[in-house]
Amino acid sequence: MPRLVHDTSTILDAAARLLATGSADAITVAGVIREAAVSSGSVYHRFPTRAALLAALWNRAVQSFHAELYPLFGDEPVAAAVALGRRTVTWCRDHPADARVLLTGLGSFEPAAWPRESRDLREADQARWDRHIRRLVTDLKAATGRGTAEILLVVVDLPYAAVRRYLSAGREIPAALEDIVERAIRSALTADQPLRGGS
Amino acid sequence: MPRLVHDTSTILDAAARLLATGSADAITVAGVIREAAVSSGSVYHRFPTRAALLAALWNRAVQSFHAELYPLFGDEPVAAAVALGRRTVTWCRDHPADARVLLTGLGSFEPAAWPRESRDLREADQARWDRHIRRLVTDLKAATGRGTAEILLVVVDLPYAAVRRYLSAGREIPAALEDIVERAIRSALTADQPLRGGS
DNA sequence: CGCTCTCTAGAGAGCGGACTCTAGAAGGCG
DNA sequence: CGCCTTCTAGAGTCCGCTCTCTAGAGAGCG
Repeated sequence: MPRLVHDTSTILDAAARLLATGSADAITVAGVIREAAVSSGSVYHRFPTRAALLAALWNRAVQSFHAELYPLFGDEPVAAAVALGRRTVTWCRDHPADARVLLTGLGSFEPAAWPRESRDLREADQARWDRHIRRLVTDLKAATGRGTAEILLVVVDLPYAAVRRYLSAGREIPAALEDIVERAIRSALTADQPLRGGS
Repeated sequence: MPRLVHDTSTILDAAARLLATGSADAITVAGVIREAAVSSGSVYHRFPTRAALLAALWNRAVQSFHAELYPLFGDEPVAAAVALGRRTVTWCRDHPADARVLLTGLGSFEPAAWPRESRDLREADQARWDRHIRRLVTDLKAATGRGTAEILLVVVDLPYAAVRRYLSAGREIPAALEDIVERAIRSALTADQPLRGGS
């Protein structure tokens, strides 16, 4: 076995750096080759296709993110929701490149062209994640009386929204953002504000 | 003067339709030509450049959106925040193609390559919008004691987040979403939840 | 009816990017 | 030391996209 001169993560890191300078179409194979100072042979040995490279970038980011959050699902539901929100913010601050990948959205990564392997990996991740989220939503419904759409908005979408403003502008995520997100989640889940037209 | 066979909005509508099928790089001039059933001469007669076309698409969407919201800034600040959130949701439901343009984000539209004219137009819009938002934030700080980051999150980013989930999946925006957004905004701005470590 | 001016049509040049192909470097193993 | 297998190198092909260019269609106007 000959030396593995370049690490695969080197290539993905270069791709993530390109993403930071623009949108997903800034990730060209030619660009990655330049940015990572690697030959096209090396890239195509690992990734048969640009779509396969994008898939690896996406899956790596998702796995890093989910691995960080899975341990937090155990608590009492409102506490879990708060912890998830806080940790989402923290993870984004600590992994801005991966965070940008996720905030760019799967749709930009040509999922239709992914090799089966990548697609299967993603679907397995997604199924596991969905199970956790669904259970949390169920528990939160019982604990707070909110509906599904409202819970998803507050628990899932709100932390992403908090962070998107800073990541897409390339600015630092403020230190106070975890507290702000916590307060928003907590008050939205527990405050006594009737919906229009009744409780 | 000869007949204006194609309307400019026909071309922009075709571009918006392409955006709906993928990310912003799905908007190619060649693709717009096919989608709108128009000759390349017609397109390049109006838009000297792909970037100019993207600029027109962006500016049209922004102007439609802002025109809808400007009248709502007059009220008492919390009421204005709620009204803005509700109307944002409604506008997105009524204009899903334009909404996708905005949610895709300016960064995907190559603003660096825009012709000066488009850039000036955008900057004027943006300045006017920022003035309105800044005044609202100031008033909300006084009325609620929240900080800038928190207000922006709840008033600006939260309604976008509420809508993004549905638009990016191509699903209908639920009829109840306005009420959900209203409740989230209201409770986040008025609930008595201390920030960690004080207040 | 011809002249002009605006707009349309569509062929094709030029370019950049995805991907292929061949030559070869380097470790393991007899 | 030779051979196999894995990985690297980089030139070259092909394709699609942006943009250009020329020919011409159709309205207004004298």
